[in-house]
Amino acid sequence: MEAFRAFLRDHNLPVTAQRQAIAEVVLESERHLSADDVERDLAVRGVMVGTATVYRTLEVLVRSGLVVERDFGEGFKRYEPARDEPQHEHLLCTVCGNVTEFSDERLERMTTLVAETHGYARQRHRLVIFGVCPDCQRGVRTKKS
Amino acid sequence: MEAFRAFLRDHNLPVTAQRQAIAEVVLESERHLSADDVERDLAVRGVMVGTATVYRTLEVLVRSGLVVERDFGEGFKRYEPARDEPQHEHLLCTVCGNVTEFSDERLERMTTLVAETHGYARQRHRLVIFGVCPDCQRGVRTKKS
DNA sequence: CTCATTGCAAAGGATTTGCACTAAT
DNA sequence: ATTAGTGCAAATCCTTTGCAATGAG
Repeated sequence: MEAFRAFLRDHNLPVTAQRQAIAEVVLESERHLSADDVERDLAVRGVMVGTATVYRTLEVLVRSGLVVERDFGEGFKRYEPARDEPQHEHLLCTVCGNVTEFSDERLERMTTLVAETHGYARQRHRLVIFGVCPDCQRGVRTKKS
Repeated sequence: MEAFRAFLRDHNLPVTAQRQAIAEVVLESERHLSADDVERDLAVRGVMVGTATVYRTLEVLVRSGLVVERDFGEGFKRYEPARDEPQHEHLLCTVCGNVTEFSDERLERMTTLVAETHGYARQRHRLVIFGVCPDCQRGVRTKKS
């Protein structure tokens, strides 16, 4: 939050109410939000921000390094605050769409090795495990978040 | 190819020229084609098929189990013939978009274990390693495929 | 003949862009 | 004052759908 204001100032970018509201929503969220989730969350808080502004600000947040963009192949992107953990993977519930994180250092090594083997200069990797979360297995949650 | 015709007959689906042409392109390809690639490849062969038909036929091919749908987070889906190899991962060149396959049985076990640890009923996983392929490192290929 | 497929164009969902207007510095 | 940000609507990209015309069985 404060870090974002600092980033904006350092880059001579105007610190607007919209930008701060969007940053607040994303940075304080525990979840992996879609652009639409962000806009809706803002609306709930009584703050109306244009869709274009949401997208544009998410882009700035990503550039600032404070937020990470994810694509789980759902047809839209999700955003999560960049926490300290350098690298982590995701478990995606195919029923309710909830996301759980985990990390495994072996993956880092394994993927680097595989890339080298094929002559690739590795940049990054993405692992998503699809399954049904505990709640949905009990038939609790039915749909969406 | 013949297997696809058999699938269509078994399911009382008309064996049309378009379906056969599309199946031929995808099943004989060594690459991971987008719907657009398929349509373009057909055009090159002098066969004009409507976009909707391409998508609809790809869906049938996927249902038949002869083709697998992939999403590498590029904003569109790719299709590859389902070869014998039960499970394999992908290396995607971020410069030219080319895809290289590899497999590692450890991943299967690792992901199942991780899912269990978090109470998830594992269904499948997806791993993509992004990097720069050998050709692009040498500055050969410049863009797209 | 009968019903599914085809093609085109319109519709859709997510995201981007052009542009007049407003606000930050 | 300047310059960048904002909102709205139009535009894009990939994919899907409605519907009349067409073709397979």
